[in-house]
Amino acid sequence: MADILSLPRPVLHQAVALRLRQRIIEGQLAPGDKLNERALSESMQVSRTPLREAIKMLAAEGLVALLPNRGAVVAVMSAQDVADTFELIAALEGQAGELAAQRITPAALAEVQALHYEMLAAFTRRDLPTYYRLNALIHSQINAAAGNRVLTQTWANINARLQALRFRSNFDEAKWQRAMAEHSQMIELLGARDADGLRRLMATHLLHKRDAVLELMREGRLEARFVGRLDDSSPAQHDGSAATARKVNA
Amino acid sequence: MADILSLPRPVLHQAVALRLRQRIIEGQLAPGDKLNERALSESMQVSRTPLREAIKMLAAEGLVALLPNRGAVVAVMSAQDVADTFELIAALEGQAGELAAQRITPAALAEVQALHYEMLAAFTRRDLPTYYRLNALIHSQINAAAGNRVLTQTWANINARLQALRFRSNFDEAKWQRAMAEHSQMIELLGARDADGLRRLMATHLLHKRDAVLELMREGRLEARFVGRLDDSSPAQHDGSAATARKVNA
DNA sequence: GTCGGAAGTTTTGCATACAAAATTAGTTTG
DNA sequence: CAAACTAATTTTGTATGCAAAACTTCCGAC
Repeated sequence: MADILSLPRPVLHQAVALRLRQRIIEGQLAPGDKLNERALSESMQVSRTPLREAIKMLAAEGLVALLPNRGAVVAVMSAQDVADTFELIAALEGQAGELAAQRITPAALAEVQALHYEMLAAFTRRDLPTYYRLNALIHSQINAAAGNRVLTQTWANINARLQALRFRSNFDEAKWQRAMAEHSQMIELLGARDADGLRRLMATHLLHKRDAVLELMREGRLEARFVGRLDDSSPAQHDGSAATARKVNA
Repeated sequence: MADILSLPRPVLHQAVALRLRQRIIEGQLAPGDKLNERALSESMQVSRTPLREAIKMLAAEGLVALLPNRGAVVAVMSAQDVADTFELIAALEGQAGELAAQRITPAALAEVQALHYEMLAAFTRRDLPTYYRLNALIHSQINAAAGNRVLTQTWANINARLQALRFRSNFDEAKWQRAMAEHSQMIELLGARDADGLRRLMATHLLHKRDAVLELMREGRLEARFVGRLDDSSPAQHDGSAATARKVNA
């Protein structure tokens, strides 16, 4: 009963995991960065024990990779990893779209539509930060409207792996227009409760995003380094240039 | 180069995580069981530190739930959780089926077909354990044939949450026959490389499994206790009967 | 000058120690 | 006898200590 205001001990390892997760998603800790335990624990004012527990959780989430006897680094995704991850998210959002079209409440639908118009405004102003924020919000709300908490949780988890990437990615005008058009169609299908149509559209929408990001990666306009896979045993070959882990003092 | 036989330190926390994961999947640690750190660390001959790190990983995987200041318990899934999880797996396997139909190599296809005939044999003998083993193998190989490691990894992760359940579930004859028929159709569509058809079939196949399991749960023929969600903040109401955490001495 | 190797340093991984919280037991009181 | 308060015990959460592995640095040999 005394649950109100009774969180003086937010359990250190959870708080640390949260902060680390945010730092990774926001790009303060970039892919390939080494997670030095002593430095991080000092900067966060905690001992290494809860820090290490937090790192293990992030590793299970796929955000960091554990190198046996060599600590942890922020996960680095190869082009293949990025492609695979977008392919998976396309499936997840497709499913979310199908379910949302069937299950969304009128109120939630109205809210998504409102956000869509806000996004149209941001697009018209070519206000990229606002556009991104609203884009993420809309996708998130559609996922929530699917009414499947396991799906939502999984989607958020996988999505986090890409957020560090997308944070810096910039569409060219043509791709941006197409994305915006797809969004308009999404809202239409959602309003019409066309489950199958929305599934298909959301999947292709995500695959288009995949192509856009991969193109940016190929052009080197994303700071993605090409090293081993998340959970692969082999460290994999890297191109020998920018792949070495950078030190970070945070 | 000296990688051969150079694994005398398999990193304790990973080994512990592996063992715990197996115990949970195999049902030796049942949903709701409390994970007593001292007891487990003694039975596994390790200190509490790597054990706790392993538990944190399993928590991130959704196999155990962390109760602040009260340790960890094997995750307990409500009927809603089970339904949601199957719905998600249906989407994942649907996607895997679509991709596998496009990408599977002739050799892998032949192997899956061979396994299918073995499964038919087991079905004809009503040899349930063998049937289950082959069923899992076939689904696993189709997932692998999709050629998307992130999808495969995610599928395996989510699937693990249900394995403890399915381990004990028993189809009635009619449902078993339908499942077998669906499998035959799967192999056909896979051989015909009908991507869209296989996607649809695998999704419905999984949804049928969902219904079967939910029915068993309702009949109480599965030892599923109805407590809170995996990662929910609220402990949720339980029916007050068998929901209390059992002690476990490993 | 480069390659190789040995000593020193840093860093990780695990075990132990200690404090706070929760659980249990025991006792008292109504 | 039940409820409730309190003391004892257990259990979790965090910090610290120590050994092994990895990384650096420096020196010498070729």
